[in-house]
Amino acid sequence: MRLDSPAPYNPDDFPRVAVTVDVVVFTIRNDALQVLLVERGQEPFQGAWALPGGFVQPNEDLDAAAARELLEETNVSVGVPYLEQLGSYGSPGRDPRMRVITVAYWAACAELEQPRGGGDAAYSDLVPLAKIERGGIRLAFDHGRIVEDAVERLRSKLEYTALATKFCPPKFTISELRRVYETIWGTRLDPGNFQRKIRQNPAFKHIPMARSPRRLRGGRPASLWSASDEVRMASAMSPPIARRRVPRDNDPE
Amino acid sequence: MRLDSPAPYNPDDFPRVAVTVDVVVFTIRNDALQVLLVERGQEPFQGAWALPGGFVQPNEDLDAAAARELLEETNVSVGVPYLEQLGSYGSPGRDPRMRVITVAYWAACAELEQPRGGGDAAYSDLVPLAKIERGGIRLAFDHGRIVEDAVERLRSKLEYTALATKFCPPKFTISELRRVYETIWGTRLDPGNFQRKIRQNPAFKHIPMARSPRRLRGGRPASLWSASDEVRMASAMSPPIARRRVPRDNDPE
DNA sequence: AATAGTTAGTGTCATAAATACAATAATGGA
DNA sequence: TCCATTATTGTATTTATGACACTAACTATT
Repeated sequence: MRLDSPAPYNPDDFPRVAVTVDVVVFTIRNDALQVLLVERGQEPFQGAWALPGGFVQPNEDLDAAAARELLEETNVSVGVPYLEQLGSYGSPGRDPRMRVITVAYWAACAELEQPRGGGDAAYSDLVPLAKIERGGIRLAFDHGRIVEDAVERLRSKLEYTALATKFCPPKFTISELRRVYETIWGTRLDPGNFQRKIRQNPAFKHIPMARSPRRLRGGRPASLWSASDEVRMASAMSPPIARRRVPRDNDPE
Repeated sequence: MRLDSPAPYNPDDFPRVAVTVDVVVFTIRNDALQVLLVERGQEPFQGAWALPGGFVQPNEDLDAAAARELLEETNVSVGVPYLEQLGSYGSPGRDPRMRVITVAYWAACAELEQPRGGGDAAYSDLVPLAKIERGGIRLAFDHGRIVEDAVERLRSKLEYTALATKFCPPKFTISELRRVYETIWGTRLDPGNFQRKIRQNPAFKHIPMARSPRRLRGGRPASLWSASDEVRMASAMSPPIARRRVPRDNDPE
């Protein structure tokens, strides 16, 4: 059956399909990349973790549905999250109940309040990505695959966009930004070279005089930076930041 | 309504949605990037051009549906086309008849037979992308936007993958490959430097002794190359090929 | 043939970037 | 005060790029 066969005004002519959106919400907490998950209250996959998501409403844009799910689930406190469509997943058997095609999104948030049990009697929590990658988490449906794909997209998008700033407060130090890269890539970057790359990139704006109040164990106070608005929308960063392990320090930890 | 609300076994509980796939099929013909379009036989958008596509069948994977549409429409003669999901488009008003969410794909094909009028009384043809970008083509639904997005993805994917080989026959000369880049980017690349980049990339394999039979106006015969299988699947090319206009030659044509 | 024209492929040099890492600056804490 | 720690700047080495001259191998023309 095709779009250009006789005018299809009767919805019953079409294969019965449900369309949902699911969102992979990333944030950094305790120096680890974390994903927001909800615990399923009933079958199928009762007790398993799943991505927050739900049906696309009749007059709702896909992006709007994803933004709604993100908002419902997070109570974002700092900054405007970055939200991007990842792709659609629709294997016939992915939901045992019926044909469900999901449009997956992913989001990058600066800081999330500790999730509370959601309104749906569903318990939601931040889970370290490392735990998921280690296989320590049972994910419902094909959500494991979706998370994998989202992480890969996030990691590569760090290279050529200023997306990393989305994990930082509006004003941040260059070291804080570097730690975002290090956390998400699992690498160590040379502080001096990273500093230079950021400073020479016109997308980042130095805030004169300002010094960061966040100092852990002493050290010279860092100056504060902000990203221009275009950059916060994940515009291109050129040249990209190379994503590779620094050999000098073989992560002896 | 949410996935984890009371068990949704009754399909009538859900918003009524139709899901289609549409495919942006790219090929190069007459030294121009072309897109395969079909002419719509009835309202809405009767007489306008549209992307080939159709409904996802009840037990069909999304990728399979896209591959089916591609095959139905093209009769590919040379090589295995590259097919990738682009994203989903689902604005409530995009189809005036009902809520239709489409999962868009794009494909890169080496050589296409001249399309004939399809089985659906729909006439299909290759249309130069330049004509579309110039606004010389009226595209149905939001297909103009989808083509735009697909072209952008194609252009940037040329930079960091060996996707360009998908527009070439299995054995190709380096110049043929270069002309793919030049055609799709609308730039001119330095033949010497391009040659070196390809030669130093282990993804490309020199076919010893072989000489290209395709020689236009004389000139030293070129040796033939092939891309390793992994590369034909669009694996990473590092370092990427820089995408910029060569200033030396201001395209005086 | 000799020659002109064309495309393939190599060599070279100047410039720009990235990398490793040394050195200096500015703080907190013992 | 001295030491540990983090921020920032400096620098030498390596690597990649871009421009372009040059050689190689062919076709077509005279």
